[in-house]
Amino acid sequence: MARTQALLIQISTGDPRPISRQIVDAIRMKVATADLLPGAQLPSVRGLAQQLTINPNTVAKAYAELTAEGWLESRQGLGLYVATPRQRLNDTERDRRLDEAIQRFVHEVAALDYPPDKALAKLDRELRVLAPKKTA
Amino acid sequence: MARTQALLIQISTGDPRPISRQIVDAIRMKVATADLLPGAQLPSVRGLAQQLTINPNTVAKAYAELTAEGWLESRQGLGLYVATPRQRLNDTERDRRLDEAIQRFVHEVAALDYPPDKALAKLDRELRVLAPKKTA
DNA sequence: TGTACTGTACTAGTTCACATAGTACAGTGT
DNA sequence: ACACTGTACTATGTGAACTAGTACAGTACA
Repeated sequence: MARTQALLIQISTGDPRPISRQIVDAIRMKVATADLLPGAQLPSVRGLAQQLTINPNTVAKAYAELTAEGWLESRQGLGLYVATPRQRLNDTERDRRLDEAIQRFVHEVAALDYPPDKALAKLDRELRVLAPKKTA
Repeated sequence: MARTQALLIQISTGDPRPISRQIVDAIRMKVATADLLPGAQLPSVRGLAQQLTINPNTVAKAYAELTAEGWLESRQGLGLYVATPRQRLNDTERDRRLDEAIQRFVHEVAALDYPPDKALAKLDRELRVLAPKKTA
């Protein structure tokens, strides 16, 4: 009955991202790629904290962020579940955020002096992991 | 005789990036887009600091980073100049860094639930600013 | 009803990156 | 000699991120 699975999240201290950010990214990615389906239950705050040997507050913070973004929904006293897809941001805000991400990426390609066309081709390949969700 | 121009860098406190990072990005972008040509002299550490009303150490840090990356070169007692293009990183390191940037971007597209094909098209447009340098 | 789970909300303390402030020193051109 | 350049220190303040501990309300089950 949609029991909580191990979730297999990898936390790395070498990663420059804060731990809570790593959790947010990992879970959001699993939802976006349909690796976690709507209705699936997530590990409890304390359970995941113990599994990753980090502080429960850090997990709670990550979960709170994902809930605020609309990826998860909380049922008081029960747990957290993957929410059913819906519009999570208005279009102008979404476009603004994407523009920022694009600027960051362009900066990094410039910093590496990497051939833009090759960078684009490589990104195209990686971006396909998000496609299945759209075609389904 | 290649005198230091105003440089027109915008520093914003609203920008989440550290000030030194904003400077690095801005100057590197001007070099990558051939807005600043090899041999051009940059504003002095103290001069730019005064122009931006920030601490000279912050400018020095940004310049040091750009020098370490090979974008600028320092002539002791004279000033800093845009370096002539050359290989700045070995290929494996460069690929690794690009992969990281790509992962970040994919994460952000996923976070926004943005149509991957449209994101790619938009990025393609923005990436063209780096092209002129290659065709020249 | 009692117990053991859930999420959530605080406060407090530590660590670390970032920016500022001030000073000092060496190289260059007039 | 003087006025510029970059560079290298130390010290200080601030804020974000994380950890630690505690507390409280909702849910399920015996």
